[in-house]
Amino acid sequence: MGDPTPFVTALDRAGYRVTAPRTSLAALIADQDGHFKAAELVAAARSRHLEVGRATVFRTLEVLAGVGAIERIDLPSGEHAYVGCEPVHHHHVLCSRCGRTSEIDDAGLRPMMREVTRQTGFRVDGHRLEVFGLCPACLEAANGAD
Amino acid sequence: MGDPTPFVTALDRAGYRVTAPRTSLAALIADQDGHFKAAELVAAARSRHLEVGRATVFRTLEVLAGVGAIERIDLPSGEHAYVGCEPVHHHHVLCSRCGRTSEIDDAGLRPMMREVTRQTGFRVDGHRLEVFGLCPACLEAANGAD
DNA sequence: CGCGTTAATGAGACTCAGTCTCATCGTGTG
DNA sequence: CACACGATGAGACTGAGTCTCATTAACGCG
Repeated sequence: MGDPTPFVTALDRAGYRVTAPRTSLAALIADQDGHFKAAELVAAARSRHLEVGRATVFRTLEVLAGVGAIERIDLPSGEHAYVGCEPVHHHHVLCSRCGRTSEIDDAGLRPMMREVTRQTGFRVDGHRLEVFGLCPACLEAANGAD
Repeated sequence: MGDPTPFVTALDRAGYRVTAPRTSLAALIADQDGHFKAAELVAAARSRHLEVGRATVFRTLEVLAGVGAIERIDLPSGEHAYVGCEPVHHHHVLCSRCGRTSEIDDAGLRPMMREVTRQTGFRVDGHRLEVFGLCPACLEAANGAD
């Protein structure tokens, strides 16, 4: 499964204390395959008999998002979720069937932002792009099923 | 102020009944300058002594989003908001200071989606792009203040 | 290695958005 | 004009996320 070390190191390097609950959560997150919701982490923690309070889960997610070790995304349904990721600017493609994610860079977006400025006069400070679709595996599965 | 007619017509044409609460809400939405949150509409309705239940506000927003007369967006803070808009595919630039919005087309995005497919093998079904920044007016105000 | 500072924790109360139910109302149709 | 059925409102309900506060334990320092 995934390696929890990067999450722990990210916390440590940012001056946060490395505690048992945070280590447990890092391991749980590393095991997640695609995106995950806060509630799922809470459930996962409980099912493994890791004593981690609900408040701590939310706090840890917030901290991890702060150091860029995970990113908060919005599902089309309006729900909030998170994905573990590298702390450089990029975006995600989300499989709407299995939830797996893939990272993409924003190379093509920069010129678009310039175009936005030209068209609207806005000074662009940030953006959020989320792409939804079917991953290769699910695509194949769907073709077989249809 | 804005014209509520397009919202009402959109409902009518989609086969929804044109009722007093829906007409009131259409007028309120038409008066919104930028994006607005469901809670704000509820408050606005109450402050104008329009008798519109909370449930009805949510239901009407859902219906209007369904016919494409408004669009649901996600603020960077994770809150949900809506913007009135034309029922064609496009995106919004949001002023993070005054909340005003501007529409942009997704011309530059199509090639990017193709690039995503090439890089990841995903079949792209949809995407969501939101751009945040400062509108020309706020930009000028900020320059004066700084 | 043990101490003290202070950040982190957990339990649970709390808030707030959004959903659901169900009895009643009123729009649009025949 | 009357009827059928979609829409409404009140308020109960749910579930995510936040806050408080007393307790615990990480880690820098001597």
